[in-house]
Amino acid sequence: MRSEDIARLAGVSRSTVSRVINNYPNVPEKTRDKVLKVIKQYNYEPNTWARALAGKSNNTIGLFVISISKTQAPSKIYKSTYYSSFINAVVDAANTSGYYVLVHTIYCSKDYSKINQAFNQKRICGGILVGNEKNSDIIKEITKMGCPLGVVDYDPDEAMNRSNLIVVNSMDYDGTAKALNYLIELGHRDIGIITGRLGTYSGQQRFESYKQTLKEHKLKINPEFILKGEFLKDKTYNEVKKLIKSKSLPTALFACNDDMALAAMEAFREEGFNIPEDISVIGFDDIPVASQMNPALTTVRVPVYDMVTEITEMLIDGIEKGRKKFYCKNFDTVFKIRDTCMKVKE
Amino acid sequence: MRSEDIARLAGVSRSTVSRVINNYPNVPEKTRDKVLKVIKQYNYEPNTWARALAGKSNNTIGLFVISISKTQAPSKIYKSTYYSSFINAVVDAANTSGYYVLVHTIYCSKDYSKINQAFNQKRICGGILVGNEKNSDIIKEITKMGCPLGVVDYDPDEAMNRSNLIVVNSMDYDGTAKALNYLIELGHRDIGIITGRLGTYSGQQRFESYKQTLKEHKLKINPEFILKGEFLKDKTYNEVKKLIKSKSLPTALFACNDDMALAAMEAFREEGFNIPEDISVIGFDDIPVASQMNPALTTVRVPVYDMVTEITEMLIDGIEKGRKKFYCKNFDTVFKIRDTCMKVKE
DNA sequence: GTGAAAGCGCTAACAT
DNA sequence: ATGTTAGCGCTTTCAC
Repeated sequence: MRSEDIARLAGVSRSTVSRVINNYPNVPEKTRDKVLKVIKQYNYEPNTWARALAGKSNNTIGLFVISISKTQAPSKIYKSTYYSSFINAVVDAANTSGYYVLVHTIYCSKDYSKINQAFNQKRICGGILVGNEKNSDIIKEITKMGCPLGVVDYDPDEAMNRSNLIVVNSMDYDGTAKALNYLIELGHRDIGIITGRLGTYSGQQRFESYKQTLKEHKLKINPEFILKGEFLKDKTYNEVKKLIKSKSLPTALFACNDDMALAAMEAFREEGFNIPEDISVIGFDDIPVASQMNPALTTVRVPVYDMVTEITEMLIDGIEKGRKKFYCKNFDTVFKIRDTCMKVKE
Repeated sequence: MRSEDIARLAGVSRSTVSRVINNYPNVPEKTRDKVLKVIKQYNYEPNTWARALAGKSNNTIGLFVISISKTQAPSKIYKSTYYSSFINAVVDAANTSGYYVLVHTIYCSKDYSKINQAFNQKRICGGILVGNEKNSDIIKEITKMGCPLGVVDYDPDEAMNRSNLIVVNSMDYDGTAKALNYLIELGHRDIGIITGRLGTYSGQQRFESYKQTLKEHKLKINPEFILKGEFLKDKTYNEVKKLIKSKSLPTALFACNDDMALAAMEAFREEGFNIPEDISVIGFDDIPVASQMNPALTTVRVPVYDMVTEITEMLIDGIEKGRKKFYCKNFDTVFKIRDTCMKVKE
């Protein structure tokens, strides 16, 4: 079934059918109804490829989920609870605006080319990146080509007012400080950290804030208490096991995401530690399961769904309006006190 | 940059460029290299729409995640841990075969039309459904149109050897029986169930197996111990709270998925119950967090990743080979004994 | 082995 | 208000 068939059946020309489909004003009610009736009757849908080729938007955006680890085998994104709400939010927001979402996974530097490809093949008219590494040039490259891009978690200084770029961040520096101040109030002096991927903006911000906040409180930073978790469960599990075997332990551990906090708690439990009695733990993100576990995880809530909805809507709106201006928005975090922290024992 | 530009730069015609791109044999090594060099140099990618319009496949499949609840507000899929690995597996398997994945969410019956649309608009050349409800006619409709479809969790009897259809199931009846037999061996006589969506094949199988297994062991089924969870956390949480307020409790509870098991445990904990001392709980699926929680969840492992990889590969292979024959595969479950069950107290 | 030309299904500028 | 026509960028048949 093609527009020509509809035209014949409705007794009009293809142009008129096209006008009806695209809601052009200069077609009388009567003709419109006649055409719409036939379209409906035959369940006709215009061929997206042909429309796109003839100059229409294809109403498709690409979602690129980046999960690169230098030390681990490709870590499938489903192992990360964070990405799940991410994909969902993008799809929902896009669908609401009549857009489609092409999802890609990026597991190594070479995979970055998928982004260029999707744009060059004209599959998508906009893209959203999550998990981007600082040192990749991809954002510069894509935006220079004039392709609209939304990035979650990206250094505003690097973004440099670049056109075609939309950035959305959570206020991680502040969120981390809230968490650490809480631990310090509870009397903790030996506070460890499980860092995320330091190549990401959030990973770096959370680490910076950790160092700065401890410094402000004149607390020493013990290099042995800095574990590299890369936002990954497996990596964290191993690092924590190593820590436990070492000579001294912190009284509290700040994990740069909930997945790592969970992995750490699992490792501690296996070695006979009780949480929070033996060690306090704080996470970051507030993934759905954080409030359900036992003990419920004290964490810093990041409004992922809101952030992603915002970026998706802004991206699509920008595409439709041809707006190219740089846009950046920061979302506040909420510190959620639950059951994994305790006053330090004297 | 279009194929014509490449042609000019390489000093050949568009036809030859096309031949090179599509790996046609009748072009000499020398010409091929010349053209490839220019393509590489300019980072040229053929326009997907134009190729598709000219008769090539667009290498895109649709993934339709269905999550319909009769009683709840649209329950975002990210709240369900199950779907996360699902999307990931489809994307990975598809990408490996050079395919793209368009993700859709379906929250109400009306949304089913998205599937027809995606096919009719020629956006996709195959589709994968998860979470399908028995009573929808969508599978019949789509396959009749000649569109290749993969469905996870679908009654083989309803599938009826339909062509263009691929079905992949886990052996839920058997898995449920394993779990219940274990509880019965532990001495449990009053075993409750939190059912899933009964409109799904898995939801129904798990419930059937529950009824049948108890019957075989001559255990009575207490209607008060049958909670309707619809695979949803919120629903389950409320139902369990209601159960706790009622006069009698089972000694064990079999939840038809892990999400519901978690929600149930949370509800019990809030009311002062200890697990497994006060009540035993078993889940289904073995989501990543199941082994990490405290106590670690005893559950029935479903090889989601393998199932989904299989269906994606079969679908794509079928599309490429033009194979239309019905295909169905069942995956075995593994019963994972962990820490949420205990011998019943005398 | 290679090029010319038709055609995929649609939109949009132009003509009426 | 509606129809005619020329592309959009590619593949593919046909001719050389």
